[in-house]
Amino acid sequence: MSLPHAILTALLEKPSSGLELTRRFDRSIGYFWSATHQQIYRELGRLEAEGLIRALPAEQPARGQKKAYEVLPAGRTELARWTGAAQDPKPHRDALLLRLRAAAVVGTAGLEDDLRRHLELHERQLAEYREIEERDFPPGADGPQDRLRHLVLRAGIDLETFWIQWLGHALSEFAHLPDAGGTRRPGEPRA
Amino acid sequence: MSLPHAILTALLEKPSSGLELTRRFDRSIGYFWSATHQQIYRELGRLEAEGLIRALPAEQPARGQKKAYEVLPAGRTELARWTGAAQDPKPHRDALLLRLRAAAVVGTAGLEDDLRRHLELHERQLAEYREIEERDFPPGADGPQDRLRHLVLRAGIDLETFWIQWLGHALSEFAHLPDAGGTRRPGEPRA
DNA sequence: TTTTGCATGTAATGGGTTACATGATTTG
DNA sequence: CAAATCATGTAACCCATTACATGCAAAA
Repeated sequence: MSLPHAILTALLEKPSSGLELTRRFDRSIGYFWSATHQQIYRELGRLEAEGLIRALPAEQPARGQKKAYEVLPAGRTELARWTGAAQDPKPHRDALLLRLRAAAVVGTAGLEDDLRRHLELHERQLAEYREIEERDFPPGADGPQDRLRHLVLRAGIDLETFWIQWLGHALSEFAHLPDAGGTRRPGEPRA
Repeated sequence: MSLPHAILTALLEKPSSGLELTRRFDRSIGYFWSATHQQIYRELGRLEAEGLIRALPAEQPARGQKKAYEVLPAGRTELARWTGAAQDPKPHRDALLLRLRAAAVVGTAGLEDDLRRHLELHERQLAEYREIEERDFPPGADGPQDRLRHLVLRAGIDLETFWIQWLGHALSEFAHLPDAGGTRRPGEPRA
């Protein structure tokens, strides 16, 4: 139940319309909390109904017109409450690790190519993060807000670095693996 | 859509009943693909209906009686197909990073305690992984299956290590942070 | 024989995903 | 003006989560 709070954070950083929010989720917030435009519109409606945000008084709120929202005091209070409240980490879900475990039973056919593809994706993501770091966190800026935001970006950078290392390690293991050999059950024919 | 494949993998490793599967998910597979017993029972029903698994011919399949399942050839084929098929990584969702970003806007009150709590949880998890590593992967065993499974466990260990490092870094930043200072908006009173 | 724990489920709710719908604005 | 694009939505489906229900077995 964090999407509403992600939206509140984004709106506090800058009042926006639904599509602007969607863009910003694609660019920055979505790196650790993704959302589609449908989720965002639905959630904006709820947050407005609960009195946590309001539509900025604009020209004519017709369909197809931009409608920007801003956070009300009640919304800021709720976000502060949520931020400071104790929350248990959600259990992970990683399909790639699952597939590796499955490969130990049914064989590794096809997996290596996808590992390589994932490696490329993570390298691309890491490059993107590094660009953001250079652009948004030059050596000078180190106010408290900057430090917190930099910390978040650092987590992203280090996570991508971890995956790149791990995938490299995994691929080198694959290179030494007998041809799907260990995946036979004892007594099963060799192909 | 990986739960059915997680179950197929578990059943190939060892035919089991619903509750046995639930236990094994809690202990080992759940470390990277969690599932509740309700999910598992529902999925067992579907997999059986699709002809990928079957209930082992047991005594009387009455309610409250154990019912063990085994994987049929079609199930093994489907698991091998899925394991080798290209799949895009799902976008991450990390509430803790989201809260840090929110804290940059509404203040850090309460967050530090929860970071410490998370640090403890990750340290406990890491210790558990290390025990498993010592028990299940002694220096001798290095068949292909062992290597693949060890690789998966290594990912878990390194991920926990990463979070412990990052949380330590974050907490040291908090120590240097002015008292929720950077979280004021310009012009707002200092509290 | 009531209670506790084991084992398998059902039902309700809510979030996430995908596909589609509709009005407005820009561009060829 | 026709087509593409922008912007805001609706609807349906699936999965996950939570709470509850039922039957059986062993222990107190």
